[in-house]
Amino acid sequence: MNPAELSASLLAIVSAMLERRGATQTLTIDDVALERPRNRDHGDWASNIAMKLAKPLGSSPRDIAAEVTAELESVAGVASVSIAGPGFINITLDAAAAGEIARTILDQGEVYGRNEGLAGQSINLEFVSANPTGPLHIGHTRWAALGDSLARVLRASGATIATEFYINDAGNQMDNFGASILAAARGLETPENGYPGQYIADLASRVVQLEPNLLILADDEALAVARETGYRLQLGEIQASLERFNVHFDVWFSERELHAIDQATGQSAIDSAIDRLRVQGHVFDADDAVWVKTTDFGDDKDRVIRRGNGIFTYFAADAAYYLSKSDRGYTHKIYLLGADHHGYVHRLKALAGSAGDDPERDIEVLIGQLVSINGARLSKRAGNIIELNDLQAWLGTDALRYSLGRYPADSPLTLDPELLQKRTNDNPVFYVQYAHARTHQVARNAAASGVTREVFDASLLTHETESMLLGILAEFPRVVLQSAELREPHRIARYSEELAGAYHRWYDNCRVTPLGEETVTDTHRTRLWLNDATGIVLRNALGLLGVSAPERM
RNA sequence: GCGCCCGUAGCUCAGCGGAUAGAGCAAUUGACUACGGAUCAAUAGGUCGGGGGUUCAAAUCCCUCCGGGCGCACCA
Repeated sequence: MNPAELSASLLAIVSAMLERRGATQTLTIDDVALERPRNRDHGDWASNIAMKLAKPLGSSPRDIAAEVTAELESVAGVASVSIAGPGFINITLDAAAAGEIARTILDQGEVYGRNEGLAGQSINLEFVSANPTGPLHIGHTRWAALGDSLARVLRASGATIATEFYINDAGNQMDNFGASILAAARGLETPENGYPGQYIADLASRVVQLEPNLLILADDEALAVARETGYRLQLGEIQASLERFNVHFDVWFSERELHAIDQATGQSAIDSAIDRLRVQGHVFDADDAVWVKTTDFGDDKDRVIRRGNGIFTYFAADAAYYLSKSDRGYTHKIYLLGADHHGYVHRLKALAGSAGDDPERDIEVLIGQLVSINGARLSKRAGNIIELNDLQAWLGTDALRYSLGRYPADSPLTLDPELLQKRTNDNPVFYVQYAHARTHQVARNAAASGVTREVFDASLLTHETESMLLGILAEFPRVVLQSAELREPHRIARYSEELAGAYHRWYDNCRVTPLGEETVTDTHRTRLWLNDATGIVLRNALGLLGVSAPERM
């Protein structure tokens, strides 16, 4: 008996009651979703359906609850039902029914937690998308951790998903980047609007090594070589950093593709994007420029897409890029952006609308708050920019991914770099990983003591800490789906901490291996199932966060 | 000025309109000749920024004020 099955039983009972009372409304499984009561004395699962139906049915919540309770009590696996407070229906399962989840988990293994809640959706998830003109810093790192975990959670919920990194490799900043490298190679000062920093000097020497001619080429040619070679090297650095961080992108999309002229049509993707928006009736000409009427979709002013001098704005590439995603078959386009880009939300939504898509359904822009260091915002001037590579060296991938992944994106995050460098155990990731390692230690000890899994009798799992642990294990698939639906992968981290805590408390109270001369009983054997099931769920949860699950620490 | 996000324990932060608001860290006190003490048990710590409103029920939804972050380009 898992919560989904119990919900289904409850739904049938409540629906029948509605029919008896002649009510016209119908309920879905979501209306009867069960929650785990905060207080253990309230049972294993609780429903607030009686209170929700009180008004439409015109009777008191407790009366409705009583009617439902009478039938719930006869459901197989339900030990007792009680009504509490304003009308909560509290359900306690018998131990055997509750314990079945351990068998289910061992049967399903690494698949346990996956669900089909988002089946049929084809999602493009874009995140990080840093300029290839410098290393990734802590801000990018947060989106990398969250975006990658979100992708895993969406995939686990049945969605087809592609993660995508948009490379801003067109435009002025690439020339500034190239000029900075060239100046460094020539031993000159950083040019105006150039990029400062040691990494430019490092890139310059690598470029010179690869292209020894650089220093004798004419300016134009040298600039191109510095820019292109530097670009290739820097992008390689970014890709390597992300791979080390366990973050994978399915598509690396170059902005240059959008500017490239198709030989057959004589048009670029941007040209045809503007044409397509124009056909939809959202493009107009004014003051020598070409505009998109984004105010039709909630923007506070219309946006220029092509300047009077014929040069496209950045917005034009955005338009072509959005259409590219649609053309490639993605029904949902999710953008994960930093708060410093939230001004783009309206115009991105307007693009979807202008293209004939539904701005509410087809495009989602998730805005993440910026990371601050000891309360100060990050800036080059303040000298407190921290690179992904440094963070990784201090903390390691697991601790870094976990500490960035356990907070919701819209929560402002303050980090203390001194604390990060200490690598202390106050990071909850160690608590969770230790719980996982402990499940394996227990399994090793069990094997050594002759405790096997040849018997599973769930009715023996009667200790208070066992029913608590079973309840949490049973919730995992729903937590995964909820994380996917709400786009909140941090829920997986919070869940794994709760599970680890319940496991540690169980471990303290219930032995898997017998003491001394005691004989092995079915209780020991059955507990080994529970132990192993917990290990599987911890590993699956950590996997969704891109964090390893060590068997020893 | 306008817009978006945030304000919860000393600190960092959880908390899909539900029961007595939680966790970790920090503090105090206990538990190893018992599967690994990277653990567990217990104590202490709160006007959920202030004020209105909706609701059987508000930290959660609405309005307003105060505080903080970030944006308001024919830049990328």
